[in-house]
Amino acid sequence: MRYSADHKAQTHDRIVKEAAARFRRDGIAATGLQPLMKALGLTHGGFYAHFKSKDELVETALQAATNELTEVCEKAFAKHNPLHSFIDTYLSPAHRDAPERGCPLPTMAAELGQRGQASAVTDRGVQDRLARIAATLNAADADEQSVVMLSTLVGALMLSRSVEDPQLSLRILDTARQALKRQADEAC
Amino acid sequence: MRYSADHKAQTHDRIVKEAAARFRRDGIAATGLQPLMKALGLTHGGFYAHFKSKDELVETALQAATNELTEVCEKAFAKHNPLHSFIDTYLSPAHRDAPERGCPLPTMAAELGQRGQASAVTDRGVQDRLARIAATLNAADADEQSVVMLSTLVGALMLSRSVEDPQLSLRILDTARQALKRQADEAC
DNA sequence: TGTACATCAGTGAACGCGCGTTCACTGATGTAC
DNA sequence: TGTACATCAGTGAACGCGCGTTCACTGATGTAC
Repeated sequence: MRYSADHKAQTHDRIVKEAAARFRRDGIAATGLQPLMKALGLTHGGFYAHFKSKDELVETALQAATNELTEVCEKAFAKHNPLHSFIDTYLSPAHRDAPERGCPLPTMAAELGQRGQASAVTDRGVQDRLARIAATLNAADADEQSVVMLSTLVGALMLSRSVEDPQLSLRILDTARQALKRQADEAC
Repeated sequence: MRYSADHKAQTHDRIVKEAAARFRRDGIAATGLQPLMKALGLTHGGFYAHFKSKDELVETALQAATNELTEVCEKAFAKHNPLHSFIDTYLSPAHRDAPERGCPLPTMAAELGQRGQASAVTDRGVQDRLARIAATLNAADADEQSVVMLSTLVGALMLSRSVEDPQLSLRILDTARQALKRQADEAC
């Protein structure tokens, strides 16, 4: 049945949003198109009216997740102390516990590499994040420091998600958060 | 056909080693038991003479990969400047380009979490690494510094593997390596 | 020492299952006259 | 305004495929007598 005007664009968007969440929460390989479409109240056959293949959806969803993160970043960077806000947000238990709405790097990057699907989207995302951090640093070695900071952010989030012991997990988040904020203060 | 003496133990070991490599290189979900056994010159049916399930193999292979890393660590820590050696090894292009023989954290951790298979093996591995780094630091906040260092190591390796641009990838490795070595010097 | 039997690592066909993808079809809407 | 037709997002059955797992079987070795 034909739907009016922008109905298709809306469905397209719903698929991308749901996929972006599932890919981050469950992984790309473990996310089936059939369950995904069903969750949206659609049948799986209709998927190919929107995307050529699952790979194309992966690319689009990764871009969407990256954009989501950029929005969250911009919100944090609009605050009184931009870098502190960003660090607090990124290394919060809330971010740790909601991978489906969080940074796509710790959840999708490994699998993208293994699929041989490393894309320009990742490069742009990393570059954007680095540039944003470097811009707030008032130091000669801002570019270097931003690389170290982003590495620590991504690594600490990964580690805190990987360990079972809740105390250790929290200790990783807290320690990294404090160290990064100290580093940010020294550089400003 | 029955095989002599420790034949079974040897086969068991070969399966674990091959799995540990494939899980890290291709991912857990993308590693089939059939191709894995075939690569060892065996048929897939025989797998269950060695393991109850794929999950059990995952657990065993993760432990093996963690042990491998511990060995590499110990070799580095036996050198003149232990921490520098470890940092150089961990953030080398060689490690970046050989995930199948490298640290299991950046390659397997996300998938383990998504499978709900987070295990005590990961916790012990992280704790071991933290303790080893902290022990070489001569500082009051050695425990805190080791958390930050390990986070940066894991994060930088992940990032360097995720980006397509070889220059950016190398820049991430180099920058993180230098910063960590500087941090190590200040703390000793 | 020679023979009969038990063991069990490994074989290979078969199982049900969910995957990504294809395809003939439906039917409400938009368009043409 | 009313009618005939084209469009195309979404339907649902079907496709081949590889997955993890099961299972009756094989046959060289170790053990018992």
